[in-house]
Amino acid sequence: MERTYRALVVEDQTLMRLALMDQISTAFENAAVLGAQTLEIALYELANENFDLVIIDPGLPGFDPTSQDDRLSVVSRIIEASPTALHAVITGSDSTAEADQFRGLGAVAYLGKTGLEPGMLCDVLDDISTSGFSIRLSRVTMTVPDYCHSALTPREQEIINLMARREPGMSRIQIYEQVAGKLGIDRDSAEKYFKKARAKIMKSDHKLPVGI
Amino acid sequence: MERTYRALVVEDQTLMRLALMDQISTAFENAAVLGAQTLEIALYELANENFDLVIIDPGLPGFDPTSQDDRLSVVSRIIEASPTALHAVITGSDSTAEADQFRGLGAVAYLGKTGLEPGMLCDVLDDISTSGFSIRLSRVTMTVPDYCHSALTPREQEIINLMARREPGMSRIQIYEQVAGKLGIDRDSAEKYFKKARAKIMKSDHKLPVGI
DNA sequence: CCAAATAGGGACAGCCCTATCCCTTTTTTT
DNA sequence: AAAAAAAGGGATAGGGCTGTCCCTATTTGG
Repeated sequence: MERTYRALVVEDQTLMRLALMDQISTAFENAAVLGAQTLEIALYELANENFDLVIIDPGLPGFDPTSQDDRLSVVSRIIEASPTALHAVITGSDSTAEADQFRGLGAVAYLGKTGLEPGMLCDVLDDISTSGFSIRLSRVTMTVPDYCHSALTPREQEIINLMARREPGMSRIQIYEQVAGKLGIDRDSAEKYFKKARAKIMKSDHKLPVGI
Repeated sequence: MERTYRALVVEDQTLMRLALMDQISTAFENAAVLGAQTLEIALYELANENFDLVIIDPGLPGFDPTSQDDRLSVVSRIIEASPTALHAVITGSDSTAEADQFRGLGAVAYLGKTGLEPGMLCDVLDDISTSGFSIRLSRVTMTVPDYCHSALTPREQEIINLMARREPGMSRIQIYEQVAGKLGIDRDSAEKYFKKARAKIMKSDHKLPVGI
């Protein structure tokens, strides 16, 4: 068993905080992740434990979201309270200027919430260990809507969404091959999951999502 | 099989959009949920399908987040494109004044992202059918940090977090009883899951979260 | 027309999560 | 000291998800 990887997510929006915590806990074999909604709770935890990674949204309750001083103060207080950790700033309203400011405080990543997708954590950590800093400004990448249906298993969801985003002009078999490669399963299995998912949707809904 | 409940989530932050979609798809027996990152994608979907529920974050890419006209315009265009749907506005920076403005446009809910927790959707829909409007302004409720560990199953996670938030002064047995009631399982099972979870954490981490 | 691709299934084993019931030992409380 | 509470575990049945292999029609493309 590897050493426990310790992380703290400081973010006031509960759904986002839980999503980030889930990202971290699934990215590591053995991770313990704490979530703090306020600076007070964060500082309390930082005083009692050493963390490997701290993710910070500077727009916390009790601070003026339009005041750059407030944002900088939140991050700098957290960094001072955990000098050995890696610090990633995540924000809804990002700018290169602000990225530089936080980098000056010692942060190793600056991430815009828009376009920050599941699985991005590994890429960010790669950036950090390679170049010492990771910056991901908000950008719009979506061309096809996300789809999600109660009747589908996670695997089926995944394959439906991969299929919907396929590049046009490929045969189904080629796509199955490609999707199977991404997921580490057989082409047959990918084909099977896709057909099963489509059948479920047709049965309950009689209307398929775009791209299927 | 009940009729398929159709919902659309218009939100540019991917993790938040997926979290909201997941909330909806698990709240209904049979739901098909689409996610749109931009107004263009949203309007395209609204033109091709009728939705029961549309959730809108007015701070979309391509609009000025500080311009109240832009925010109102996003919501009003979506409402006009789906006159039969219920419309809920969700925002990171909420105010009662803005809530009134969106209500004037026809929205039936105004939700602040801070403090918007998993499972809140049912309460919001209850508010709407009871009083015609649901407003949930941002507020800080957290007293104990969230906790999440790779080694725990979802059930174990849930029970660990419920236990950490217990009211002081109750015996363990009473708390097991209460938690079991919330989850609809036996007291013995709740006790078992809790002990299993704690043992896993101790084995991998040798450090228990606050409140356990 | 023939071959490939596609649609739409069935069967099966393995695994993990769930939920319940059971047991022993130690600690705390009365 | 006796009773209650708590820690720590074993065994088991059921169910769903996963992944693989296999099957038959039907459609499409060369």
